[in-house]
Amino acid sequence: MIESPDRTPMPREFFDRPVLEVAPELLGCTLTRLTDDGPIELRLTEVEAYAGEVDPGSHAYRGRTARNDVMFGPPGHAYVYFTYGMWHCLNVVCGPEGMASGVLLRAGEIRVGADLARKRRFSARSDKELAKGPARLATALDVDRDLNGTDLCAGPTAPLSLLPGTAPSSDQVRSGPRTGVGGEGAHHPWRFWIDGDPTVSPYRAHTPRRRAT
DNA sequence: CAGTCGATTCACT
DNA sequence: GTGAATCGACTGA
Repeated sequence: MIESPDRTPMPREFFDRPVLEVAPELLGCTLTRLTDDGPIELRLTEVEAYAGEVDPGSHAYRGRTARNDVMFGPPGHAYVYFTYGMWHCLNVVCGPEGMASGVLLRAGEIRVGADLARKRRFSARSDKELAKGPARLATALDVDRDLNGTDLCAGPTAPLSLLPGTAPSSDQVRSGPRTGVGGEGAHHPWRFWIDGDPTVSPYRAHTPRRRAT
């Protein structure tokens, strides 16, 4: 018999902790997506923590709204938002419930279903770019707002799940400022990535958009 | 109700 | 390195 990898999702208690503890421990974990065409899986290489209503960089900073409602709910669920008129980004809600904290899944290495991911990410120059960036990750895995609120701990039949993976050694885990976050929350080193991994997205400072004419 | 801008990506210079 | 794409959520009047 060939030994099969662990298909049991992360327990909900894993997410029901302060987001700054959870975020770095998500590196190396497996994100699985069951599409109509087949499974797609990736190993997480880059994440960012958003610390709820007290975090100026968080969507939850100005309180509960229709969009961020899921963030205020139980941990272990997917918060998917739509941005720049064309992209989706995927987060995992963390604890404690009501604090509205979450982890943005920014990048990963596609391990299963690269052929499916390539179809969705046809402009990618190499497989390393399939999920290099939060909107690319969501596109590669066919994640949109239909999956907002999905329980990531529900089990193998769920459309989207988080599973244990191969954690990087602690000296490979790096942290730094969050990409594209400006204002008061800009300096916190709440972005975490696996050092040297080619699928990690480049850092960019926040750039205010030029005013419309 | 109109104005502003975004937890981004891509094409092009 | 710079700017366009593109739309819906949020803000403030």
